[in-house]
Amino acid sequence: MPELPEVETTLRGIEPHINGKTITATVVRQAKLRWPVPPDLADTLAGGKVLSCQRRAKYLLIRFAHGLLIIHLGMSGSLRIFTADDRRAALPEKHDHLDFVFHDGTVMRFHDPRRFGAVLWFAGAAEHHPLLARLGPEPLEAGFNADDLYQKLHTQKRAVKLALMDNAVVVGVGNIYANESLFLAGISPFRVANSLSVAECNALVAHIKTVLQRAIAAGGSTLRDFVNSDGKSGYFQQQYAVYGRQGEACPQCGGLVCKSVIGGRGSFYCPVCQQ
DNA sequence: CTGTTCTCCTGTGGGC
DNA sequence: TGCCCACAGGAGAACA
Repeated sequence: MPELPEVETTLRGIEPHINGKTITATVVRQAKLRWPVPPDLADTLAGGKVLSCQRRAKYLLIRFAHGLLIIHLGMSGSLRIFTADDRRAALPEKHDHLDFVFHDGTVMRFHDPRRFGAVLWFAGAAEHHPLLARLGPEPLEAGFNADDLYQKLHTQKRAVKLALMDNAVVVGVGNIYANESLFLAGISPFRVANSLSVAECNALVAHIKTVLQRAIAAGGSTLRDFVNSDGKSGYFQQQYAVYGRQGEACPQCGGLVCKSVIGGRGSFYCPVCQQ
């Protein structure tokens, strides 16, 4: 499932192929996504030139002079690029819900089997969009630090894992990286958020940053897969310490990795190493 | 305001 | 080998 590193890799994969180009057609085969694709999206985008491509949380933001194209990959979404000379550009397959066609024949294709993703248009500044307005700091930027995290957590009674997955606390930390960073920091996912010390927040912040950065670096090797590829673009195999490894040996102490459910989500941890 | 539950959807995997 | 069904999961919405 696309976590923040996959979204960042997707951004880097598509940006060089669409930036500065003009959209000549938008084909919507399936408008029923997380929210309906705007019925007039094709008209809205026609003739529009891509001014920039950015990422905010797990949202991809493609800026035009007259508004913003917002793309979310949900949990099974992906984007791929086809060059004009690739005949597959004209041969969409199952779950290929949208095509963005550019003046040079480049096609950016949105594929999403589970349709938890979204493609939206907003004629305004990103910071005013309801989905983007209340997002917390980016995990890889300086605004996300031990003091910031401690300030937010020390008033909260919920489990620290739930707090980490809350976009108001920090964006882009999904179930996988919440589990992994808590393991690396030696903190139990059950700990009440307000029980964390500044030092523990510091460790947690550091591990969140390094684990995300490492995954983004791993994604860099898959960038070529965005163009004319057969496989799923932007997805890459990651080695996880505890995620999905219940019953296996803890990489630190050799004990058994446990699984519980917190807030309805699978939580993986080592009961010895994480206190 | 806080905490919990529901919802969208389909591929996957376990059980038999 | 095939069938059936529970399950996973991001994150907003609805509800208590």
